[in-house]
Amino acid sequence: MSQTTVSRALNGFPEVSEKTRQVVLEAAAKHNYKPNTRARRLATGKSMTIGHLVSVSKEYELVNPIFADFIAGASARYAQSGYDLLLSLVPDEDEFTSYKELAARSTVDGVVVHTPRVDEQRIAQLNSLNLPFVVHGRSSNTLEKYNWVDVNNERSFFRATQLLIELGHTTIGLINGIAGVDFAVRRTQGYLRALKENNIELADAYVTHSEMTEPNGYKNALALLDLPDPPTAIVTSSIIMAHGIKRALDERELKLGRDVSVITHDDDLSYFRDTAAVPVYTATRSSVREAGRLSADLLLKTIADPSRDPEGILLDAELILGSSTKPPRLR
Amino acid sequence: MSQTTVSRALNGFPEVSEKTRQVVLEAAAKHNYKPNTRARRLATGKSMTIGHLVSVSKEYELVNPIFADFIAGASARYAQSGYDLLLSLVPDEDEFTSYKELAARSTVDGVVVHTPRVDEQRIAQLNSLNLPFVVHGRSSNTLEKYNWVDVNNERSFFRATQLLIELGHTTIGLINGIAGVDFAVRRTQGYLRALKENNIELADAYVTHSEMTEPNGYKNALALLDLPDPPTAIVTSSIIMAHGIKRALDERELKLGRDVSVITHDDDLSYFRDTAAVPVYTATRSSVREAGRLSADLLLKTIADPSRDPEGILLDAELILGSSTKPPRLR
DNA sequence: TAAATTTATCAAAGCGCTTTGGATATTGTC
DNA sequence: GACAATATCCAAAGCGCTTTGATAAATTTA
Repeated sequence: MSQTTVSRALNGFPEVSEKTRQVVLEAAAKHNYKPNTRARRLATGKSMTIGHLVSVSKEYELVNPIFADFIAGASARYAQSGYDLLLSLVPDEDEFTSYKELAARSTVDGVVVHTPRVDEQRIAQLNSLNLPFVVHGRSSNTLEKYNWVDVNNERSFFRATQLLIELGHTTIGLINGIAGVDFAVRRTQGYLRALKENNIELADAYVTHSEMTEPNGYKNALALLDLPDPPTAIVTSSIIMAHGIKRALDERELKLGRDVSVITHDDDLSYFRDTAAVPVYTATRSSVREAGRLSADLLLKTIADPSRDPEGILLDAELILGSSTKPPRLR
Repeated sequence: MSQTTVSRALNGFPEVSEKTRQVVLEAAAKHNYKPNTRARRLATGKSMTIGHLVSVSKEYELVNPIFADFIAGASARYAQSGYDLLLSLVPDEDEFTSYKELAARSTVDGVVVHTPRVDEQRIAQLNSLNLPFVVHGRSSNTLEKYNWVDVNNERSFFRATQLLIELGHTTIGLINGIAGVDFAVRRTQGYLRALKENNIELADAYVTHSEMTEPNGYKNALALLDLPDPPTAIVTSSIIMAHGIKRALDERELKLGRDVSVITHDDDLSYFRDTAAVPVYTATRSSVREAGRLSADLLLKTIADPSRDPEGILLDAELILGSSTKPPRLR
């Protein structure tokens, strides 16, 4: 039996009779024959691989824990379509070089861009490389067309802040992610818009930017509590920071909700799921795993049809009422 | 100029003169020429890829957050050696099928096995596949030879429990990872040995097993606190669970340290680093990122020399004194 | 029944590299 | 200056598949 027939039988082409296909399949199963990935990829000209380049800040050496869940969402889709997932952690300054190299070597058929900045260079660069990609998040200052999946950050944080104001809070802090990253900027914008619409003016010190770690949540919360007029409510960008904030409140013997209200963005991380009937935290919730799934779908569609017009998918975070928000205590 | 010369110049073979090598390198740089990955892999017979198959429990659908840091450690080493990292999240029951397929298709040159169980089937199976691998953790009930990198779990938890006993605690709970997973079993053994050596007998109810999430830490802590004779100290397997335990204590208006002592295992996760001069938690600490690095090194060595005898690397967790442990309060 | 289609199979080319086994040019030795 | 040794380069084979174009067999049509 010829190679051709075997190949066609295994790959489901119609030019082979059902009878011979069965024979081939049985023989393949019997000898545990699977076409060699490398040869197959060379012959087809496809790598059947999606690249996820996660930038690791040299300074902090930390890996954003939301990747685990994002990738869990994406990975399932890739597997369904026969794609592999290539994960590469690169020092952030090298990131574009890495894309260029992946493209030149054609190691991957597409990439997902994580954590875009407000003025993200990679988008234009990737467009010029002609490598299909999807951005998880958006980049405010670009005119490029590109695929993206994002949460409505501005609106979510506007609503969160608005809720606190409606409860009677007028001194509200924001403990945000690092400055310049697009989602953080949009969240600040939403927060500021709510303040402005309610004629509240607050000093810059009420907004902090840092990597979203527990220690930073703690540290920044202490800084806010040390202000001459400490906030009665805090909005934050991550449930991990929220835990740090909680620790700061404990240390000052302040009670979450009663003394200081907190609203957090909640990515619905699998190991931090706020599952109680009344959630612990009032939160703007949007599943990052779902975002992973959607990004994967969009990327696979783009790879299948490269002439496809770029698409943006905007997810709306739910505002979930928990027990961490109450009217401010009278002083 | 011939293909041969170019290939040799680019790959640093000595059969080419420095002069021509320069010419080739310049020309390559000028045209951004990089050898095609797929062709290269077919020609060399190596995939230059390491597979990490992370099993995702169907029931819980959760991704162990320590992977992010483990992989961060490993990834840097792979990159140095020119290897890619293939990440695949597979439903746990399919895991061996996945290895078999990777081997048959020779998609990867080696794999890392995560979260082995006490009686881990995959080890014998991988040995029979002749695919180089390293286990992150160990498997107690196997006679197979294999590469592994593990923390001294038994000893760490023995020491942690011993410390609590020395402080005067006699009723000590253990909030552990899921039953049957090797590290959890060893930790329970260490805990039980310390109790036994000090002639302390406790009912089975003082040990709980579950996925290491914040909600589970909370839930299991409440269960312990609801026992007729609630523990005055708790040992736990994860800093994420420790946060859940803390929440349970808050709810019962118990103070961490003063009312209930807690020792946690601390993987030194980058977003949960306990950096204070006096750490918040007394902990058995061992960097999972370092484990990732060591695993990668070991795997790369094994790939380079497959006849190499399997090696085990045992890391000793430090016992870090923090402020979450104090002598028990008098009742 | 012969010619025209359709179906089932195959031989060979090609994917873009690395590597083997020369061939040629250069240098060194007596 | 003749020969050996070495340095430099190259043509061609091969990696294990998919795919193209052709052929043979089976079926249909006239």
